[in-house]
Amino acid sequence: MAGHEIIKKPLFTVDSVLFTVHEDTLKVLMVKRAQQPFQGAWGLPGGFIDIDLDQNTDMTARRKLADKTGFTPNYLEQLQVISGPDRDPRGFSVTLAYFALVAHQSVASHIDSVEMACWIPVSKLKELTTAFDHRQIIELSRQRLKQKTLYSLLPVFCLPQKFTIGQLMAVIETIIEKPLQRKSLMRRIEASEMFEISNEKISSGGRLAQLYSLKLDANIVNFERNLSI
Amino acid sequence: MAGHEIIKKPLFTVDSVLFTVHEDTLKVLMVKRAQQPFQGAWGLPGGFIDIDLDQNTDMTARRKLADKTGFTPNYLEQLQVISGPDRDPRGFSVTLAYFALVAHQSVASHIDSVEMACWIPVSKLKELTTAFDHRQIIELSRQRLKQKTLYSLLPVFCLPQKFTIGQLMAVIETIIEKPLQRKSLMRRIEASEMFEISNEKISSGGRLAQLYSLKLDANIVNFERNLSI
DNA sequence: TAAATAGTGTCTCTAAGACAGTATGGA
DNA sequence: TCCATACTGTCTTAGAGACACTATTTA
Repeated sequence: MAGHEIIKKPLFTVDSVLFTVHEDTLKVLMVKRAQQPFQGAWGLPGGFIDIDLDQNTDMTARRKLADKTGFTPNYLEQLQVISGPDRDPRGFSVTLAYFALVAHQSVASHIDSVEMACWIPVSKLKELTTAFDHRQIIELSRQRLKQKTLYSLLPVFCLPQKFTIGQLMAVIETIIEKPLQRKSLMRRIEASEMFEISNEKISSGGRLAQLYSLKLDANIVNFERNLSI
Repeated sequence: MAGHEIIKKPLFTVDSVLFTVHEDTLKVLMVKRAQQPFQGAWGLPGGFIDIDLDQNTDMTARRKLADKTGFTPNYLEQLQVISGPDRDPRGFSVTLAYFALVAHQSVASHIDSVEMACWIPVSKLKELTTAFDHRQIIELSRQRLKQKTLYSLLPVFCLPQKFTIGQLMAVIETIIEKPLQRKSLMRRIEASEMFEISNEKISSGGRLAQLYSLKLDANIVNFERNLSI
């Protein structure tokens, strides 16, 4: 109020929780920390905003993810800001966490060559040494992904450009940890008008499966009802 | 990556969009700016985090709101971070916007004595000179409030501790800009188990109306379906 | 007793769940 | 021909919308 006090500035970082689903397992991209603090522990990919390179924080998140994976995610949204005096030993810190999705195959090849970035199954996280409060941030993010999956088709962003209903169903079931009626999914796909029926079908052990793809101009649709818990 | 470059830090602020409903109108708390930039324009209450006073950004939002209104809001949640090089003439800035609700009567008396804080009807905003991108932030916030009102009973936080179904119905109708069936609201109130039936009733021009209040331990319930748009 | 607001009973409507039945590929 | 997976038809179910009906207060 009084005008020109000096106010100490907190550290501000941008971190991303990048999910994918592979082999019926929800995985998150983690990076082995090369520096202090938490050197050697696993942490979320992220870093400081660079006001010469980034037009906004979304760009920071994308840039840092591209550094680690060579790709930009299929989907990116803000999760939330976490802040406090004790979460970073260097002092009061403010982290903007993002939540992102990508198809496993998009980054798999590139990632294997980068020793320090790794897909970790979410269920294995508790066995690892993780940096800061990143485990809680991932848990928050997982809840958000689950919730959104109940009223949208967000999990398509974990699949390649062309995909089958069966693949989408499997990814959704992995995320919500419940079985899903194929019929319910097909009704939503039709009602959303977000997808195109490709002229190809692929083999999958039985009758050929229709391939679908996101329309170019598609916006993600939110349904009026949740899938039942 | 390389280690110790000097990175210019962006300005980081916390602003709040505090809503209330009064006389069937959605209003937002605005403050006349005493200093540059945008001196004399209307802006959102907010300011810099003070790491000696605030345990986290929620506290910053509450503290700044208390400065203006003398009260802490009934409900507060993060909206989102907005950032960019051009939104503040002083340079690259990052703002964490909060979204908050309060009963009009809680702050009305105090506010009238503070010349510089004022409830502005959301519909009148375009006639005012507003600071930064605060008009867009308010619009975003309004959309979030509307959306949440479709699947929760959040608008109770715009009412006094004891309230009637009719009052809640009126507030909801103001927010969603649609009529609502009293029956639908009563079903939700019952199903949520969030409320207690008071032993008082109040007069309202006809039959006495039952007073309800939030249970002490009540968590806000999210319903499986939206009210219909 | 009329007007006004509170509250109930009950039918319709919509979209999800369940599940049996059909279709079509590969071994 | 059998099995596996893809897809469809259709009944059930849960909860919102509509709206007429009853209840209780003040003027």
